[in-house]
Amino acid sequence: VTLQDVALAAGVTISTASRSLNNAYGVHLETRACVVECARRLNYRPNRLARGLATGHSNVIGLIVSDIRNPYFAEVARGVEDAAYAAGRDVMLCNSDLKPDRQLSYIESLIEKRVDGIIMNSVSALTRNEQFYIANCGVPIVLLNPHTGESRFSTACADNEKGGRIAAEHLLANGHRRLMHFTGPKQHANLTLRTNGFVKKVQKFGQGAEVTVLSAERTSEGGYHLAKQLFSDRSSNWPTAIFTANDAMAFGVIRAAMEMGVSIPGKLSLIGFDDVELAGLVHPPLTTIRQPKYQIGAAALQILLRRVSSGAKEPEHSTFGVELVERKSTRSIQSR
Amino acid sequence: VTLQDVALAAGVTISTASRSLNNAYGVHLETRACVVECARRLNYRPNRLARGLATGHSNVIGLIVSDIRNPYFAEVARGVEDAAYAAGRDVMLCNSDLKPDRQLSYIESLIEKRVDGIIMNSVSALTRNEQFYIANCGVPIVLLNPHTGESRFSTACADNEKGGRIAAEHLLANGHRRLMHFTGPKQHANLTLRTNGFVKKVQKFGQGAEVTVLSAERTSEGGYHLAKQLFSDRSSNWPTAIFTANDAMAFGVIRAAMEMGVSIPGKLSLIGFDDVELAGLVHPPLTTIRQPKYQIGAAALQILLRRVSSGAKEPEHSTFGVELVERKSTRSIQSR
DNA sequence: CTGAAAGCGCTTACAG
DNA sequence: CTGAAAGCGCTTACAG
Repeated sequence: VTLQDVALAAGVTISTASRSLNNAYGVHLETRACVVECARRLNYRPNRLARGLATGHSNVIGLIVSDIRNPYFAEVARGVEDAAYAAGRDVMLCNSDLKPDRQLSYIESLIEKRVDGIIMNSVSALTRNEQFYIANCGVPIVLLNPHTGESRFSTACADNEKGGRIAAEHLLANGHRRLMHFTGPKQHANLTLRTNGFVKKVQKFGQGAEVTVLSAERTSEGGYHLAKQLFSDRSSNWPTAIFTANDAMAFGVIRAAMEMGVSIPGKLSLIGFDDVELAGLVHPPLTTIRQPKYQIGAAALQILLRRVSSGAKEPEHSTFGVELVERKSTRSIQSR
Repeated sequence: VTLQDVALAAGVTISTASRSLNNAYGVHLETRACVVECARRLNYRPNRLARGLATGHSNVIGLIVSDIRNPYFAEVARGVEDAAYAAGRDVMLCNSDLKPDRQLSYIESLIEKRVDGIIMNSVSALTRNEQFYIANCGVPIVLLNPHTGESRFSTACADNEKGGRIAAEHLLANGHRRLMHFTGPKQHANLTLRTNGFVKKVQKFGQGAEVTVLSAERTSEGGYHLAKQLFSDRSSNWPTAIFTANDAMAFGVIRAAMEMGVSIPGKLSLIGFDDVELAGLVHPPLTTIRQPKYQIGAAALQILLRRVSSGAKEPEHSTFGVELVERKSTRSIQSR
């Protein structure tokens, strides 16, 4: 059953049928009522493909994340989807594992589907040329992390640098002077800023505090390995506190500590970043820096919509506040 | 740049251009090579909306889950998406919170978008009529739980009943005779089967073991409240073991136990269901029943694809094995 | 306020 | 092996 059918049933032409259903101006109230009624009666379902072809856009947006199983992305995705639903848009989910070829292939595919825009966690795995290419492909793109270089991308993310600073402040205020920081691979802008904020703060206000930075995969496994290595080195003098670039890595540290009998926070304080749901459920409950994941997702979608309607001129950037969530994995070691 | 443009550039008509790009038979090798080359050179991107309109399908499938933030669904979604990617399909993500109106509205929207099929975690929140309606709406649907009644749905899920039995066996074998089971709201077929398997096994082989079943939200909060209530009742004689219908509820029990100073497994053994990633990270690491979430998602997609190509005749049903993952939250209380 | 018509960009019998 | 043509189901100026 097509528009044609309802037009026939209503005794009008397909043009006015279309106008009636789309609530356009310039159609008699009775006519419209009749058309609407006929559509309902015939259980008419407009073909969005046809509409999309005619109008030039599909009302769907693409969401490319590394892996939806990462609770951080799941939360962001929900924010995106709720906002999209409210705006009458659908979202196409893509998992890239941050692999360049998969990212590129998704972008091609989304463009072919004529999406209105794309939300994507990062483009840092792509070459400069590739970045340029997708930035100029015609559909607006908003990134979930800050981006230097190619400036046509919009961004929506937390104030990562401040998060790093807050973590440092918390640790320093509790008397810690031998600090360690576990971070992920180089190219993650979000993580890099956390590191920067943390390290700078320590160097500036740490009264001679020292901090060493180690990196691994930004997963529970990554944190586990780093911690395992650290704990098995009985000779060195351990840090009194570790700041991990995300909660997942902190979970890995906790597991390693459990296995090696290292008490947290007795022997070692630990602070994470993200505040995923399970941060409050592990043992000990994890002190961490909360970032508003859901809101970031929702905001990313709003930006996209604005970019679409405004004809995508200047990119837009949105930064979100972070806050310390103090639980049980850190403690004060003030001497007095 | 449209097909027309590449046809022009290649000096052929749009028909052969189309055929060349779609690898259809009956086009001269040189002609095709030329067309392909032109397409590449012009950076041609086919308009999938137009193609979809012409062919009648879109190559996208809809995935409707309660909430992607639930790690179980995230894992399933990844399975779906990987399989879809491999098959050249895209997936549209929808979060329903199991609300009937939201589910229905998504289904309408997906049908309007001419998806090839829909994967959906449950239809039990819908009325009989609504179920009938969507079962006969023309697009194949596969459910992520078993379904009685309307039989046109395909299904892909774990052997939940067996999972319940395994949990009972494990507990009984370890000497537990006073058992408790926390489950979710009534209409979840997956959970109900777990309960059935558990209870039946206990009654049949429990040598007089007793089991009480309590229900709440199937979330960490739900488990928390139930446990809190139980723990604060100092008068009654507690169970020696609890089986929760999923890991989330078990996490809630762990939190309550931590707060109230109840030792797990010292005072109380605990076994969950799902084996989500964090089951191994909480304290104590959770003994649970593993179900192959990723594979279930992938299988659901395969079923859908088969239903599409075969013209969606008979529904298809697929059940997946489960297994006990023994960690630290259960212990033997054999007297001898 | 309504209709006739062109067009969106593809696919696919049907001829040749 | 290739072309001319109809059709997929809508929208939207343009007339009236």
